[in-house]
Amino acid sequence: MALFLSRFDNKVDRKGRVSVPASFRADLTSDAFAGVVAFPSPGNGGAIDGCDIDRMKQLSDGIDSFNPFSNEYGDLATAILTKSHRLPFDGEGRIILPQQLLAHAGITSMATFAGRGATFQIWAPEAYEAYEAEATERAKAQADKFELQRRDQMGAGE
Amino acid sequence: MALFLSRFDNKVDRKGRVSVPASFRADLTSDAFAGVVAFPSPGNGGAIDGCDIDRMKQLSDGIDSFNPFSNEYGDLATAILTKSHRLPFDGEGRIILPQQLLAHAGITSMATFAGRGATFQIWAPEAYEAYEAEATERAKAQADKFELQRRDQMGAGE
DNA sequence: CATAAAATGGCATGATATCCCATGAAAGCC
DNA sequence: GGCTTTCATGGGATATCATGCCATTTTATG
Repeated sequence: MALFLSRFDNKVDRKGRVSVPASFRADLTSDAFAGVVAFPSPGNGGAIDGCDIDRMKQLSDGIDSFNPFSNEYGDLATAILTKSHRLPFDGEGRIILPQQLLAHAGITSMATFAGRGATFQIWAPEAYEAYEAEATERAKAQADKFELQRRDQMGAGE
Repeated sequence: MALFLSRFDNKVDRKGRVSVPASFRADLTSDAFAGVVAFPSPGNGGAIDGCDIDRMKQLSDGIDSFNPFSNEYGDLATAILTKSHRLPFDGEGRIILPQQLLAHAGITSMATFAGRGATFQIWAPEAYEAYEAEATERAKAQADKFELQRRDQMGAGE
């Protein structure tokens, strides 16, 4: 399973091409497909969600971590599949962000890649800054939840 | 499972490189990745948290058990995963601390590694001294309380 | 069918990270 | 107590990566 970490701000050239962070590429390359699967994030308005093809397959199979039998999520999964784009790497590890996604995220000259473990997001840098501030506030307010999570992990690891 | 012990003060050279204590390295080396995963400590302001890749994977899996499009997932991912860095060893067991982490911890010429069992922290030495003094105070207070409780228990029992 | 526009692939470049070897100090060993 | 090994540290050589530029192919358009 992929583990996307860290943040990278890369330039979008005139043709809409962006270098995918080198450390992401290994996890995005498989026999099935070498590239990114991207779609407008259902959770965060201005973000693009990105993942590898295997995760998208899981979503399609309905065996993702959220409840596959719920009709609500079934609709969501279907909508995601319809809005998803396959973005293959060129020889230098770049992808082309389609106009539709660029517009959705308000990306012009720079793109922020934010690692999120099994997935990552792509943002306009300013939008990400704003989101980060917001999310950090919420995370602080809910530190108790975070602690619980950590304890679960520590328990599981021992 | 890793067991990081003791304290080490190592030099940060002109290129931002630091030797990871030799006794830490075995626990930080696996098939998946040989190096440190580091992120700003959510608890202690000026510290950097360090761990091995397996622990980070567990944390990521834990976060992934939330709905990927929920605030819980997003907030935790933003607070930890996006702020984490993979820092691979060079041939001599050194890592490069990114500018962002150096700034967060206020590290300039020296870095203090503090073993904490399954994880460790990296501090600016002065900051660590201050933290340790404070923590010692708290520990004393806890020990006193513990003593009192013990006496109560013994008193009640007799 | 011809021409312009756009997509795609390939190559060049500068910055940065990685590799490799050297040195000295400390620790362990015989 | 002298010898050997491990480790932290330094510097220069090399490779990788993001990115710009150009060539070639493909797709629209008149």
